[in-house]
Parts: sequence; structure tokens; C-alpha cells
Amino acid sequence: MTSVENKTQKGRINERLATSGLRFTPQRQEVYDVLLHKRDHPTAEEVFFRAKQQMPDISMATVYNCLDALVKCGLVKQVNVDRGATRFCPNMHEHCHFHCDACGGVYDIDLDRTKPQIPLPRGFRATQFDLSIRGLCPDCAAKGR
Amino acid sequence: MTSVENKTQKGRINERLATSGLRFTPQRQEVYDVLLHKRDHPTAEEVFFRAKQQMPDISMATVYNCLDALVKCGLVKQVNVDRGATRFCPNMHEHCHFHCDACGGVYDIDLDRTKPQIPLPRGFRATQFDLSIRGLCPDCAAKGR
DNA sequence: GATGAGATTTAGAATTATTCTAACTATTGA
DNA sequence: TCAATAGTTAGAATAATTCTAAATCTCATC
Repeated sequence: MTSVENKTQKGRINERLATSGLRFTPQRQEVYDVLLHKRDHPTAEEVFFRAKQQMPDISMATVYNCLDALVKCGLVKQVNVDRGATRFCPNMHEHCHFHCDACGGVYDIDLDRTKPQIPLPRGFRATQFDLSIRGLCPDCAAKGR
Repeated sequence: MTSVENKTQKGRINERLATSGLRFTPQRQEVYDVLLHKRDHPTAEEVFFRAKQQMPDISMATVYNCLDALVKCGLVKQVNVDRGATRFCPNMHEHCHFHCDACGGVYDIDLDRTKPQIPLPRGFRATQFDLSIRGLCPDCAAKGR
């Protein structure tokens, strides 16, 4: 990340937090950085370990708080893969998630052009669609797992 | 349920369990009956309370075991609503779930004619699509919540 | 800069949903 | 009938998350 990119990114997170009445803190910045840095949909615990590398005193409770704040202000999405721990994702584009049954990986699938259209019975009012797909990722499919 | 329907239903559960190498037991029957009786997507705990009415000695562990067996043999589907407890559903038709943000209710939405078609990037092999929709159910929408 | 209100962080306790364990019981096939 | 196997049970253990209360930080105002 160049220093200019870094600055605009900081501006954005600061602004987003502010509009939700939340403060910009080093911990929130760090947690967000972790998510931006490696986009593999880490769990709260994984975020905690990665954040600890840069900020050894950060606590698990703070990671939960920060993730919560980032979700609330619209910078981060929660991803629920079945029963496992919640995962987090800084991709706010219209997308869904592919879960590989072999390696457990989670991949973003773009939905820009193909939002599913589901006719709902009379009276239902939908605000959010959430699609998840299971199967084999390209690597695991190639290995014939 | 008439006695004839009851008989065919018993035959079906027995057969389904058998083909998965599982035994037909009164507890599994009871748990399945609970799900068929009120199709409101109960949690394991709710199933436990309802089953206890008819079978006071049934235990929570058994309810989990039975639900697991029913899922394994293809009579029941698990429904994950966000972070909450897993819910269970005896509807094996192609369908998805609508979660009402106001009352918390879960409704089946039929997908017979409109399976979402998502173009996956090269290499991905999907085996299962899982769509969930959030919003307001007809009741809550009408009450303007 | 000092001050105080309110937000945030922290460690650890508490909670919730679920799985595990080991003893007991029931069923099935030889 | 008997042994092998499957299922049930209560309670302990675990995993993920939320709660609590004290300490710390931040920001607007003096």
C-alpha cells in the first residue's frame, strides 16, 4: 500500500465510523487492515492472531468489538458458513460465497450481473438476499477430491 | 393424521433410516413427528420440549442424535439462520428460507420453477445452492413494523 | 493545557449451542 | 439364548460469543 492509498483508506474508515457515531481507533484500523491484507475470510480468532502480530496487546474482546463496529458502519460483511465460527469479509460489492467442501476455503463470487430473482408469495417484503454455494473449488476439483 | 397415513409415514421413515444403515426407534419417530406436526422450523431445544410432552424421558442428547440421523438419511434439512441455533425442517422440496426481521419467523419459499442460475468462474464445481432471504413477513409488513 | 463526559479497551467470567463420554439398554442375527 | 452392535441417557466438556466492570482513552469545552 502506498502512503497515498493508505491515507485515503484511513480517511474512508474514519468517515464511515463517524457517520455511525463511532470513533476511529488504532484497534479498529488494525482489524480492518488485517481483513484488507489477506482476503481469505478469517474468523474472529484468526483476525485476533494476525492483529496480535502488529499490536501485541490487543484482546479478543476488542477484536469482537472492532469487527462489530466495522460491520455496523458498513465496511465489513459477516459470512456464516454453516455452524462454524463467523467469518469476515471486507468486500462490499454484490457477491455471494462459495464454500469448498474439500479444503474449507471460502471464495467470493461476483453477482454484479446476475442477482437471483425469486418471486415471493404475496405480502413478503425482502430486504436482503444471501446466497451461498457449496462444492469444490478449482484446486480441489482438479485434484479430483 | 389418519391411521393409513400414519402407517405409510412410518413405512417411509423406516425405509429411509434403513437405507442409511440406521434403526427405526420410537425416539426418532417422535422427533420426526414433532417436525411434521408444526412446521415452524424449531430449534433442537424446541424439538426437545415438544417431544417431551409425548415422551417425558427423552433426553436432549437423544434429540440431537435423532435430528442428526434424520438429516443423514435425507428426511430433514438443517436451516442456519445467522448465528442462532440450528433449525430443522422436514420439507425436502427445493425451497429456500425467508427470515422475518421483525418476528423472527422462518418461512419456506418454494423454488420449484426458479432455481437461481449463477455463472461460476472457471473451475468451480457446485453441488449445492443455499439461498436465504431477510425482510418482513406478510403479517409484520402489514403491521408496518 | 486541564477537565469531565462518554466511548473504547481489557481480562476474565458467563452464556449458549453443541459435541463428547461412558454406562446402560434395546435390537438383531447367529 | 447370547454376543455384537446400535441407540439412549445424564452429565461433562468444548467452542464461539457475549457480558461485566474496571481501566484507559478521546474530544469538546473551559
